[in-house]
Amino acid sequence: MEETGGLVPKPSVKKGLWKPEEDLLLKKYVEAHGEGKWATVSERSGLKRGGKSCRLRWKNYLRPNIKRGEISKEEEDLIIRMHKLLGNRWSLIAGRLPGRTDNEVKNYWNTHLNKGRSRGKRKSPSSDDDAGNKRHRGLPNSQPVCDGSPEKSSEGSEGRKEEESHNILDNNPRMEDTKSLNHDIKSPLPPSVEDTAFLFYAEPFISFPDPFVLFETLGEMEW
DNA sequence: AAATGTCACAACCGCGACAGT
DNA sequence: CACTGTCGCGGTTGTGACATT
Repeated sequence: MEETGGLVPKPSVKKGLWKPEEDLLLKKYVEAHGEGKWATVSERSGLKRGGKSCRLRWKNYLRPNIKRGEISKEEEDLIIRMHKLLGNRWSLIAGRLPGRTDNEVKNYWNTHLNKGRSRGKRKSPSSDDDAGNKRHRGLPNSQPVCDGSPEKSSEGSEGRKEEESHNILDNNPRMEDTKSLNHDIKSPLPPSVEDTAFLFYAEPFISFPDPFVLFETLGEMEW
């Protein structure tokens, strides 16, 4: 709400695509001051961007450990499974995909997995090339590509809710089982898992108000 | 070769939740 | 307890590249 309402509206808040110089400024700012305090980024870094925009840019592109590029089959499977269980809780889903961001997961879902919906776009039935063979746009991989270290998406100081959900998984012994979800990504699926990877397709969407319930369920599921 | 259509991705917007005072 | 500011999420739109005609 900072740009839109709360604070004194900056007369000239820059919008649109980020330039490398801006990335650099933001990166330096975060390195110097740490994450957070997005509302003051523009003053202190010299960037003419709103805090929200800075936060998004950092979170989605500049942050270390961001993994960009093709989403693997395992990751895709996981996204689908998680979406079955969680619905459009992209941040939660992304939290289970080390290095992936909610925005990326969301975009991936909308463009690759949720065909037929978004913006009335549908693909010709023959173009099932989506997953792998989709036409190449020569991704502007000028974006910082991270090492992809499976560090737990480095959410460090981020989000209360997110933190909650991550910690549930990472710190709570009750959630031990669900860590196997990450295992899916970090290492190739064991054949037995791979064989059953699509069992969930038949399952109806279930909404879980309580993350504990959800992840206990995940833990009990046959992957 | 140009025009048009389609698609993927980046970024913005609005809203709700939470924390601090 | 109420108010205010900040943060984060999810939905949506804009932009640019590639494909097709």
